[in-house]
Amino acid sequence: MEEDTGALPQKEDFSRWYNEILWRAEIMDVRYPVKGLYVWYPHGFAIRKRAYGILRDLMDREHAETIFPLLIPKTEFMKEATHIKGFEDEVYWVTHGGRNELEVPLALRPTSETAIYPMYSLWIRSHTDLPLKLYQVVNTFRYETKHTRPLIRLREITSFKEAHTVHATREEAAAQVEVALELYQEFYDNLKVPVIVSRRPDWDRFPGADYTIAVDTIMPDGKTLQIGTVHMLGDHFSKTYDITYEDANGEQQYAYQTCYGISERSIAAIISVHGDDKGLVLPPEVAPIQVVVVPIIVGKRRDEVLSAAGELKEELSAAGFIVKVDDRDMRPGAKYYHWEMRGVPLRIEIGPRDIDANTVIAVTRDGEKTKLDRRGVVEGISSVLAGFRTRIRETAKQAMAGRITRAETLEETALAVKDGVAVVHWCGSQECAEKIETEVDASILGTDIRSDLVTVSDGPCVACGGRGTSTLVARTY
RNA sequence: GGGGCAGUAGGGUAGCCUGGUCUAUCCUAGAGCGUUUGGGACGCUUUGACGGCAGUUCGAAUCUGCCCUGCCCCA
Repeated sequence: MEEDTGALPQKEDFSRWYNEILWRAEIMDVRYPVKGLYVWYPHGFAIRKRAYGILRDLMDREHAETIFPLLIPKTEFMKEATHIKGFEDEVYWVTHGGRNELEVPLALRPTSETAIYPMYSLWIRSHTDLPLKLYQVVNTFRYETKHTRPLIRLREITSFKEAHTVHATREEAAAQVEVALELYQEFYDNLKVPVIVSRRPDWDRFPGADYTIAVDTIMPDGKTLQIGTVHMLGDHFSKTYDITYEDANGEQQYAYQTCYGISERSIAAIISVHGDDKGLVLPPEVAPIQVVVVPIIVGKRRDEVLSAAGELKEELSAAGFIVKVDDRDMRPGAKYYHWEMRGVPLRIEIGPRDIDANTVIAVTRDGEKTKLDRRGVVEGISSVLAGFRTRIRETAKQAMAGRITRAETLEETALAVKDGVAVVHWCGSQECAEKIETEVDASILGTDIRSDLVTVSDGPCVACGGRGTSTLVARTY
């Protein structure tokens, strides 16, 4: 009777599942009439708001938040040659103001280095101005020519959190890269999204960076999703934009920089990693509603049940939970399905039988049902939610572990990347990389792998047999 | 970048080839009223669409062209 119950496509059919859950769970409306631009439904936006609240709190520990302009003059944009090469094919240009053609065309930022660094050049004069660590959460535009996908490949990224730091020395900048990676891992730990960190191969660096270290997760179809990047910029940009400072000896020195970003792909990861056949599964940390109270209304005792639900809500709200009483005129079952689709971590049922027994029924989104004593509800719910948190983290981690496979040969690699990530030995040469990529129909993700699910080692390169080190190979989004 | 398929009410479809009674249909769509409520209630009433622009024609959801949007496959 599935067709009559409004079920989602099975999650195994990931592409269909993903497209459908976006509107069924009210995350995004994809019907906006411009390719690659989508509209956040309030529920999706509320999840985003909570997730970015966590991210902001992390960043605020040692960064200051700011906002730079959306438009970048072509004259600034074109200064850094490598950077331009990386982006020139996907920049939107504003060429007119009203009916007049602009003397200097303006780029819609695809990322903000070229907007921020000319200002950094003005702001930084002395070593006492350093380190400088700023971030902003903004929209950015990229004229994507490949297949666009909501939250994953967008022409307008609406939630780009980008940080830009400036340091006196290369060592300090390199240390900042590590700090950023730790912040990002902490962020994803809060979301209960397991990640693998690795260093991108040279040809996959951020345009203008010395090196790029990326954070990836593995989607249910086995493809990886890059959900965070950290770039060591060295002194490339400081030389281009003349970001110099006077050191303690009175000498002018070029500064060293890093930048790092996270986008709404983080939301795609939450949805995809935790969701199931019934809909979203949200960690309490990001759930816009953490507890939904469903009053079981039976004719005569209607008012009694409703007021008991109201009192429960008051008590839980006072304890810090985000609670909603669903008193709509619907069957309880319909409400259960409704909130399950939207990912609410915990449902409380309260009806006449519970009132008489002085209990409530608590059901977590992953299906654990507990009868709680009405008197210690706050403690009861806290512990039920703690269990839920641990389980979804562990479930997600196990799922990821199951999709990482060691491979010794190209054949094994080709097989492994069909439903996950292969860990192979690779010698580091571009020639072998191309061979691997074409033969297994996947990409080299990176080396210097950091993950407690992967043991790094040396061994013969899968392509040439030469000396190689552990490398991730996967199909990617 | 190349190829294919598609777009009809909030969602899902039929109709299109063969232009005309087409007022199409279904729903976990909306509105209203009533009875209901411990896993997707029921009855009655009702609302609502042919992706856009141009063309062919007496007449276009249907034919032609271009565009937009979406999905799938290949590089």
